[in-house]
Amino acid sequence: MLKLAILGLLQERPLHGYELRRHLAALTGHVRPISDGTLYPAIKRLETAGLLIRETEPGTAAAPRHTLHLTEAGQAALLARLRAPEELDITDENRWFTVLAFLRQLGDPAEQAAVLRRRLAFLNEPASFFYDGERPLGAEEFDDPFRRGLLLIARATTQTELSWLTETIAELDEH
Amino acid sequence: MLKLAILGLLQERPLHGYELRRHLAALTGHVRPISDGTLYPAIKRLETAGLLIRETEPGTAAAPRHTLHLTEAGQAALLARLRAPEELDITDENRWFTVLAFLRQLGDPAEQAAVLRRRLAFLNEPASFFYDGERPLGAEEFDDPFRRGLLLIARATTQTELSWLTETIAELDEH
DNA sequence: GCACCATACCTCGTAGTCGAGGTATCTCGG
DNA sequence: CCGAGATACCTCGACTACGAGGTATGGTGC
Repeated sequence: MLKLAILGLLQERPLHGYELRRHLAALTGHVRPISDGTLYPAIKRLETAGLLIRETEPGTAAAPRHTLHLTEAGQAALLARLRAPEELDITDENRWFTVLAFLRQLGDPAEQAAVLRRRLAFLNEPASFFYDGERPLGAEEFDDPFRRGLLLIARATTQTELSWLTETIAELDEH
Repeated sequence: MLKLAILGLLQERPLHGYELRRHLAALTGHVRPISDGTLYPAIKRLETAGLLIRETEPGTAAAPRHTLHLTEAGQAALLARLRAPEELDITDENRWFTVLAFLRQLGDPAEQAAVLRRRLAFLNEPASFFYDGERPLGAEEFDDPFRRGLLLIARATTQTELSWLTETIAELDEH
């Protein structure tokens, strides 16, 4: 998830670690901050995997800055992940939203629409595991104002996403 | 986060692992499924920490079922976590929603309202890191339909939560 | 001239999470 | 009576993430 976000940001333009940290914060910051201890190891992992390279520019600022560039393998990896959120990426909200943030980079409207359609299908699936036979699991939710709140919030989010999805798919289909 | 959810569910009633798995799925299932490889180690961690004990009932079903009970330490740990989402739990959406799911178990409306107020204050904080000097980081969002979608969804979620929070706090204040 | 903050990067140990695999038994349809 | 599917539990290796710490330098305010 972080990996995808880093690749996506670097595809837009090369950045050094600190800038990357700020852009990540801008993307998901308020609700899901990313610590240094998460970011820098992730950069290193991507580097050893050959997906990005660093160019050290000494003296520009206080510390020697390492400007990070995607390699061709990195760009390929990004596109592959955007194109194929097979199981994981559409299911998990975090990952899905990260895919969405960089979906623009797929370029082709038809491909973009295909990805959106997969998410749409997933959201429309009946959530079978919510039920235990007849009665919904956790039927006591309706006595509990806090669970009611959760339901309310979840429903609003899903509703907004659903209408946005159908609208946007229609727009993409008109090329 | 998973730890909190397990403690919360077991406080409501003792369960065995498989039931726990289903209730967890009902809580967060569609958007955030939990795998066995995550659940069972988590149970074991809580057990070694002395927060829960297992009672083996052989022969009830196919495999020997281990009914899990909270210990007193477990109940104390749950209450402590619900009462004190100091930094982490209000910030991170996942953790916060988990807190919400079990907030009922705090009992006292004044305490519950206090927790909600903390979340309210957090949501009303200006998201300072969204800006880089004057211009908002990622102002190009408005050229990108996908980022627009993200903004739309995020805003709807926050709006729903905000109005629910103020409403519920008012209700709690009337005891 | 010095304290303080922002910039910029990094390591460490710990802990959480994942998916893929495995092992049983019980139940029900054919 | 056989096989499929649900119930029930578990392990393993790999990866990801976390927070708390650390090291520097440059710029601003007093």
